[in-house]
Amino acid sequence: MKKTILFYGLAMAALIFLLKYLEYRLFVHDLSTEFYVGIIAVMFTALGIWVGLKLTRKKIVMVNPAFVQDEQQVQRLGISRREFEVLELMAAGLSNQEIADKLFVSLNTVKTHTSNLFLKLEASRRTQAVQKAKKMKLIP
Amino acid sequence: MKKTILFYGLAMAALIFLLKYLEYRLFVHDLSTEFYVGIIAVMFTALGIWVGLKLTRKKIVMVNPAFVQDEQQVQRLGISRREFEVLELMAAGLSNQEIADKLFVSLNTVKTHTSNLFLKLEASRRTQAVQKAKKMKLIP
DNA sequence: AATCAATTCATACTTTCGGGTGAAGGCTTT
DNA sequence: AAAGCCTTCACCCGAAAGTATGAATTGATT
Repeated sequence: MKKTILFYGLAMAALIFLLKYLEYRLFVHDLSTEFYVGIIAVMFTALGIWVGLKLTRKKIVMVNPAFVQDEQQVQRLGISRREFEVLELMAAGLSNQEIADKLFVSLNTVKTHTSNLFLKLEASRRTQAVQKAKKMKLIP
Repeated sequence: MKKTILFYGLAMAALIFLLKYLEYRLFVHDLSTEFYVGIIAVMFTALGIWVGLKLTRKKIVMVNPAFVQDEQQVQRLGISRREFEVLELMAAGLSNQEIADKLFVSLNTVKTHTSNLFLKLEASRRTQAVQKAKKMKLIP
């Protein structure tokens, strides 16, 4: 930051020097006002661009890449709507009974869904199923 | 992009108009050259800054934030070295028996570790423990 | 040396999971 | 209407997971 200010100061000094020089030439050699103005405009535009870049150069923001569900994967694996709901709750750490309560279905129904999920995800444990589902971008 | 160019063009037109106006004032009211130059300099610096910002505005790079383990959390929860190993393997979807084989200890030992983990993570199931551990930045 | 935490293991018991099978009702497609 | 999928549910059984309690060993700390 200190360097930036120093550079800016030096650049300003150089510019003012240039301006004075041009001003001197203007009266001595009768350069046209348009030309003089043009030079100034170009110089200060360049200066502005430089400052603008300085201001935003290092703003590489760390952004969590938004999760995008791979819909195609879900379809490819033939995972149904209900099965997916169960998968989500499973990933949230709920037990089959809790899932059953949350979805207003019986424990047996949830078991059926989980069994089907394990087949489709080629898993044999819920932890594994969740881990695979995350790797496949099915869930965040 | 087209909009940017259009805006730039319009801004330029407005500036030239302003310049001509100022030029007119210069000769009519005898404004000092320094003042005139100053106005131009400020305007074009502003223009340059604006252009510079435009050029770099959208460089928000999507970077996967590297995982940094929250060592303090691990200590705060009083999770021991061995328990942490078990936690990692658990998160990888391994069963207690598989963890036992991998660490060359008995199944009962793994059960002890998992039980302690559940207490420390305030979980009652391995899926829940894994989910919480991830949220707490204990594991990736 | 005594203490403490960590690690290891055991036994016993309860709960949850997962696998297998079957089946009924609803909805869509052919 | 028949076939096919989804959803729902049931029952059984064995395996895995989780709970509780106790205990031996080791390494570090005091």
